[in-house]
Amino acid sequence: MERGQPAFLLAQLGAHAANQFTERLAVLQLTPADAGILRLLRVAAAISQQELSEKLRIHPSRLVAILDNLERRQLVERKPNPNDRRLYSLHLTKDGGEILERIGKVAREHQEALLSALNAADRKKLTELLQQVGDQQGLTRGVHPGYQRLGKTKPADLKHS
Amino acid sequence: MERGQPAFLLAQLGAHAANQFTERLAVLQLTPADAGILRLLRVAAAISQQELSEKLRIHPSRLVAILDNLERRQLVERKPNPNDRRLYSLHLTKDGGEILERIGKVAREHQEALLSALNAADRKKLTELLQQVGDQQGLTRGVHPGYQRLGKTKPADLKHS
DNA sequence: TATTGTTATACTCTATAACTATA
DNA sequence: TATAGTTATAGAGTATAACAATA
Repeated sequence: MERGQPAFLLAQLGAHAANQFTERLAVLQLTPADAGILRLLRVAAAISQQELSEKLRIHPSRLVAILDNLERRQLVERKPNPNDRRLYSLHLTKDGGEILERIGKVAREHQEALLSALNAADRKKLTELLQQVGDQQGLTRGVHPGYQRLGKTKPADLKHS
Repeated sequence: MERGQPAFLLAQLGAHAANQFTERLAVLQLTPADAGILRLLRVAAAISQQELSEKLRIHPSRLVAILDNLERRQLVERKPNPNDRRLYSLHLTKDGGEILERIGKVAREHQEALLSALNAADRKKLTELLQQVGDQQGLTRGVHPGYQRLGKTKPADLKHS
């Protein structure tokens, strides 16, 4: 919580980065969770909603509404799984692939704007340091903790009421 | 959104850091907003709720409940302002000062755990780089963007419903 | 009997706006 | 008439748990 402390700076800048990216994605009418799903479906096609929810740590019941929306916009398709009729087989559509490219462009612009204070060498160094910390902390690459919720705020009188 | 990209790493690690710190603070029955308020009152005593809400970008109506809670626990005191009876003059109590020290201890432990992958030189370098980026992005030191809300998700059909 | 996806419900959090007391 | 703080209300977002279909 102290100013100038790297842990606080990380939390502060991370929230800022997430906010900026969220705003840029809004131009495409997408949320970060939408983008995460589309990106995952490119490399892990045909997975079920259950598998998707586990990989991204999104609650299954929350996935339903998100996928309903993406399917209505024809970015994702729910195909039947012939082996097990309880499961869906999720696929990226042609439109989904195209919007994924636009997401990539938005992400690059976002990153450029975010790191404009640093030269190439410093960006490389920053990336290395962040990756070291992330690996040691056991973070799964490409999975944003914001997708999931924290394990409920236990202490009964923690909240203000 | 790409893996290994510094912008995504920042958002990912920042959310992780915030989550970890939130969990540690919960042991003291405090939220990050509580801690931010207590810290600010140490250096900016006697300010009004209005001023506090502006500095931390917390909505005034939200502040009421937070301060009610902190005052009930005798960590903060609302004193009358003799010059303008509409305003409160906010002060840290003795207990508030003491818990602030415990918050500092928690923050140091949190930071140590978070950055255990890095040696002293790398931590210094990381701090410098983050500070450069934060300054260029116009972030106010010590003010976490998570305290406030985003300017409402404009596009009507952005949300899933 | 267990599991996938869905729906219904309840809960938490927050902002909006109305209200009071002071200025 | 405007402002500080408060309260009441409503809205968004989410998890919990019950449900139907299938295994």
